[in-house]
Amino acid sequence: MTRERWRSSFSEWYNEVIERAQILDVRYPVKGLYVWFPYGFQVRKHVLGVIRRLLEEKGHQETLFPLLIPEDEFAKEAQHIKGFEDEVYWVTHGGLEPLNVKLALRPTSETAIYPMFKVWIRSHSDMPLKIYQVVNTFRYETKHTRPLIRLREITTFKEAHTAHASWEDAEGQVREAVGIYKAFFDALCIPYTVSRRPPWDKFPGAEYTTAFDTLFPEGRTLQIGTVHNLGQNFARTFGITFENLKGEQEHVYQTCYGISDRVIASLLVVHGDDKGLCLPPVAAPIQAVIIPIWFKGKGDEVNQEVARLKDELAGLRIHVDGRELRPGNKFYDWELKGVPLRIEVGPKDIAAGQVTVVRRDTGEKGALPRAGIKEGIERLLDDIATSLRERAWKEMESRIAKCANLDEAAPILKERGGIVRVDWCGDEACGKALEERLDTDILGTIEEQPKGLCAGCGHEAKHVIQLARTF
RNA sequence: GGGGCCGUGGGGUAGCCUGGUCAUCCUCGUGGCUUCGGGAGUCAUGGACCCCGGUUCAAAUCCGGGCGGCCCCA
Repeated sequence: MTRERWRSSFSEWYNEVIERAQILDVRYPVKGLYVWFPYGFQVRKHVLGVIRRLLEEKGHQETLFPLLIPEDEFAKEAQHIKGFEDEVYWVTHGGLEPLNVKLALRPTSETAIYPMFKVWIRSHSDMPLKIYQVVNTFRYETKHTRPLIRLREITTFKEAHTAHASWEDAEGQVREAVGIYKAFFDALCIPYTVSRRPPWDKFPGAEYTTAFDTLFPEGRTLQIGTVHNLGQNFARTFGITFENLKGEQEHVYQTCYGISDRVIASLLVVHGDDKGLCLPPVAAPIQAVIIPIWFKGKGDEVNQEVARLKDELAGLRIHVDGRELRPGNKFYDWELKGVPLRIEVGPKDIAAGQVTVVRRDTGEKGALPRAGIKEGIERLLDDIATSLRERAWKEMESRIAKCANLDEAAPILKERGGIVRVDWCGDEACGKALEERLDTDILGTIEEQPKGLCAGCGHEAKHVIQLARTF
């Protein structure tokens, strides 16, 4: 499978595929807002199915909070509002009447949820409290908007919010959340790196932020998930207290973590090629498409066989393409849409007691015996998922480099892109100077121990950081 | 934050500089005949100048603004 255009003309590839594969209609007449096509919406549904299952296995309960947040609640946390004030949409009128209290369209829901936490939480036995919701959020982006990547309406924001009786419990929750997200991205076969964001880039109001990034073909990274330890910051602001074991009132310890439409963008991008999408079976609206090959006088025979086959494959997401088109036309169509497996049924297959199968990821064509067909298809789908995961990880890892100094790092970041790791002292001024000099971003620190001196200033290094140009 | 380019049937485009015929071509939709193991052929038919204002006898074309899209630099 060739990846020429995918690699060298990413923007073009992305815009074209997202529309032609029927993921989003980009023609909606407001900047930064897009329409989900039914096919794209199915992908979204399956992706959400995975994260819902993972969260609920770990005791998270789904809720739904209002879209509108009154200005006084929104403005309570100083850091938080400062981080968002430039990009909030405000509802200022009800009909023709100006509102007494303006209402913000949530850019995220902390300030909608935490006033209710104050009411809900009374004692240590109310905790841990672990909820999540999947909602749309709004941000007035002034820069370039891009479907699924930089939106004014984020249509898919899964945010989880938890409250705990101790700092240690909140730390444990952060570890659990990181584990959930790893399992989530693994299920979607999306490679990732985990960094602790530098203090100047953490979530406004958080103690610290741990973030997941993946790598796009043109060499920039995309943030696809974040986990924040909020400490007691919001609890103090919103007065969320509980009675602890000693009978005293204490502020709760909170975490929150989110993923968005960007996960779906990565899903489409990291597995794509010049023919279009290649969806991992877990997220594919159609896991295998059956193409009947009609020959003169054999149409009925083929149709009957296809119907029997579909019945036997019940439980898998199967689509029979019965359109009056040439088979080749259908092949191209389903390849564009990323269906992981194609099954062809023609007179020769029927005579031989088999079906012809073609993998989307490799283009490899083969035959499966008609007997035990369901197990055969399931095994193939598993193979496809495994090889997609391996290919994507290999692609990303081949573009991660460790550099001893900035002279080494600069040309790599400039020409090839990708992720560069260097040792760093931990000083903010040094970090920002480093970002400036390389025209890049510090993704954050990783768990590895530094071996040399700081690449920025030559002082003793305390961390290893990852650098990349970001979306 | 700064600069540039663009908007024509559902999609992609020509025409715009130099205003004037039924607005070009490809794709697509619909109905028919024929065909089907990698984008078939054929006949018929359908569909467009982003919005508002200005200049003019006359605007897709020139001017101003709005909305929308794309690219580059910091």
